[in-house]
Amino acid sequence: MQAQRTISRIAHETGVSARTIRFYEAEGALPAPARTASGYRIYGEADVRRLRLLRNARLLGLSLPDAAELVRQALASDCSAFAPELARRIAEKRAEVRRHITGLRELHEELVVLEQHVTHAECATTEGRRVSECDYCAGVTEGGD
Amino acid sequence: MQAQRTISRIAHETGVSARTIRFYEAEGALPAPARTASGYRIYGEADVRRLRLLRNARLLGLSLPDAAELVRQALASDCSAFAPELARRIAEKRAEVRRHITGLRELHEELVVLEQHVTHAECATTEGRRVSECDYCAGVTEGGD
DNA sequence: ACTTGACCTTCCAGCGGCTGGAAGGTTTAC
DNA sequence: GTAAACCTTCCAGCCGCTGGAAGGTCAAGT
Repeated sequence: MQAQRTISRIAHETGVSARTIRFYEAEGALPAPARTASGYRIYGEADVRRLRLLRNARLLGLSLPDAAELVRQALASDCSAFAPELARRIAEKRAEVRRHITGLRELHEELVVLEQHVTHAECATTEGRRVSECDYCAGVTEGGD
Repeated sequence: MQAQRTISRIAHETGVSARTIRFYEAEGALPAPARTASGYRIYGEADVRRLRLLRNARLLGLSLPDAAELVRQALASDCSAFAPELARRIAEKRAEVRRHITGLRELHEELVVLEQHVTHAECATTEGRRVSECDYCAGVTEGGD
């Protein structure tokens, strides 16, 4: 376990760009790390873990301040005390993700149909007509409410 | 067919806020509509159709300029001439949507497991330990690469 | 010892896509 | 005739980065 890592190394390890890590620090979402004599940021295992937590919270769709707060709580609370709040958030997020998936599935279906239409026969029947006048094209674009 | 509609009416019909419609117009993504003597914007059927197309292109994830360009092409080209480019975009978008869905499914799975963990028994085995020290919690947060 | 090139630092600016608020004119309903 | 609900413009700010400039540092090669 070699704890000493520069910003680009932790960036590579966590998949968060160095630039974004500095931004997170400036925003107070990450604590200021240790520095070398010459001012380079140096990170340890704990920082990696924290940054990964933060990144995942962001991927869950939390705003940066919310994500930072969650991480703070997560790292400060004991596991069981933290559970109810965390469970609530997870359940919420899960429902949201499910809705999102449903929406995307519908979109995907629409795209499949639209693609077939466009690449194959049906469009020929409307040859020479503008898309704005093609019932099919128009119909598809109106279904999105 | 009553073609005269104010901005809030077309907003309601298309699900795009009046504010956003004005923004689209200012950005050149929508043409300037007719005005009443007193300066109120008035919209017709064609504007509704165009705005719906634009909104859907945005929902597909295209940037506003790209979406506007697509709509412009769609309304200017005849259906068959437009097909190849459109088909390409649709296929691309479809692949992207599929990837997105897959990612969300994985996330959902992770959330289900995490939720069970947090709300039920296992966490008790780590009672009193910080989340940062709980192998399970930590493990889950590391899986997201 | 010197250079090269890849890193690191800070700072300020801008992006996309809205959204919010102020300050005022118009229309409609009672 | 007045109140509420519209409409107009304008400028400002939001979030989460991202880009670029200008300069310091470090490790390797010659």
